Amino acid sequence: MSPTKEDYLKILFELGGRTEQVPNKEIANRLGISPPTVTEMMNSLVKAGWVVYTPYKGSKLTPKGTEYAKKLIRKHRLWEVFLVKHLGFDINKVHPEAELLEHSTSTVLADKLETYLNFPEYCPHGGAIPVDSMEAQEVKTLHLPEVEVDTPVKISRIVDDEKLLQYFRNHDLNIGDSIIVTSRDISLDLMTVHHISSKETIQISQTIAQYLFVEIISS
Amino acid sequence: MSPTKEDYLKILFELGGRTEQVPNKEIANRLGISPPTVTEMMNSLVKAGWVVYTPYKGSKLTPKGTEYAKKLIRKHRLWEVFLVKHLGFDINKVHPEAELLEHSTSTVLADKLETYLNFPEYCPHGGAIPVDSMEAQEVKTLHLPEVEVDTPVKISRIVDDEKLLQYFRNHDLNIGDSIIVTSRDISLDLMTVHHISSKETIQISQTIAQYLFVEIISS
DNA sequence: TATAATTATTAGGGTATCCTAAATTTATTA
DNA sequence: TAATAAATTTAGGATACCCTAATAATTATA
Ligand SMILES: [Mn+2]
Ligand SMILES: [Mn+2]
Ligand SMILES: [Mn+2]
Ligand SMILES: [Mn+2]
Repeated sequence: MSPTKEDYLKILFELGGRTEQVPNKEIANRLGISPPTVTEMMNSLVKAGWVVYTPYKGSKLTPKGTEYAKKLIRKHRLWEVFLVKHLGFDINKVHPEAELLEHSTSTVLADKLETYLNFPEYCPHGGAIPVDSMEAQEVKTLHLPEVEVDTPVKISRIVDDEKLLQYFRNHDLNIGDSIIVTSRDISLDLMTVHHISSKETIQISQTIAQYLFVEIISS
Repeated sequence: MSPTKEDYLKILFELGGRTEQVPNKEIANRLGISPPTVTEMMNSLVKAGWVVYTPYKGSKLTPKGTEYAKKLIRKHRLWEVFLVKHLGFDINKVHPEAELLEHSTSTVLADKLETYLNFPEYCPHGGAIPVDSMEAQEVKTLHLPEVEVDTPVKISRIVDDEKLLQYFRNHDLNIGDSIIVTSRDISLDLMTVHHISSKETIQISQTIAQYLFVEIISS
């Protein structure tokens, strides 16, 4: 498998290709390539048994493709943990590094790295690290805009993109923080959040808040 | 730069391309590809300023090509140190892993890794790790067959190839060991070595012994 | 339901890597 | 030095990935 094909499988997984048909356009957008290239690649991935593709509709991962994608995500996130916890990388900077390393990582290496890191369950952005032969079990999380007003929640995951991470950091919203949504204005795409420990009041875009996952604090 | 081109530069460096013209055949052999492919690639590397190529004679690295190759060797060897010292890999198994990782390593990552490893000077096979803006300073070593009989020497480096490493390990010759060449039979391509600490007498091929580097023990 | 907008596929190319077979050049050696 | 052997290059192809322009299918909208 080439790094290129591996990235296609991973993106497909991230866009919900385990259960739903992912349209070519989304893949093209995410990878920054042209739609015809996606069509071509899908045919190639179908031939190798990684995906099921319905022309004009989109593609889904086969069980084999799903397994492969999970292994890649595991490698990616293990490297992120290493880069942040051992090498001192900034959380916002590890993604592109892991995006490359994941393709140069044998199973043996991933296993040893996992042991070395003491079997971490989450990457620095809060994404669950899939465990071999087990379903990737993300903790039951909600997208921030789905949370009821006045319900205390804890930020458990931020979609791993440098710009998004910077946006949330600029608004003092980091993984582990406890917050409460105090109000929401759908027409203005704005929501107001109360940061519990700092007592700050923060206003963020509701559209962007989709990329913030939270879990309800059971207290 | 693609991983493919990077490997060409590195091989060129390893085959002495800093100072001498390396024939295409040697590169083809080492990379396991056909000679026409090498010719083609050399033209491409010349166009980009990495090598100087004389048709029918061979190629040399330009200063720019030499610098690039050294950076790759640095990354390769830093990873080997990490794999052996932190992840517990067998010395014989790290080369192929590092051969991939080296191409997915940014300068920032290499620098942080180097710091984390506490600025190691040698890889697990005894190869010197080039320090930025400094000549890679291999300790003054000799190939084992060049050593005078009855001179105590210490094994400082083994050319990094799984089969060679296995061969030397099978003969109980490891990095750091002190040995004495007791006799040499050129016609039979055989040399006899006395292993100081184990007191064993070892017989090895002189041709293969070329890949073993030793330094004279100044005692 | 016709028309427009969106999405996807086809057609036709381009570059990077690799290959085999044939022709050429260089090195060896009788 | 002439013939032979070895190394290299040229010719002609193949596959993987990507692209733009044109065409076709699907979806949204009036
Ligand atoms: Mn990431
Ligand atoms: Mn990637
Ligand atoms: Mn190595
Ligand atoms: Mn390599």
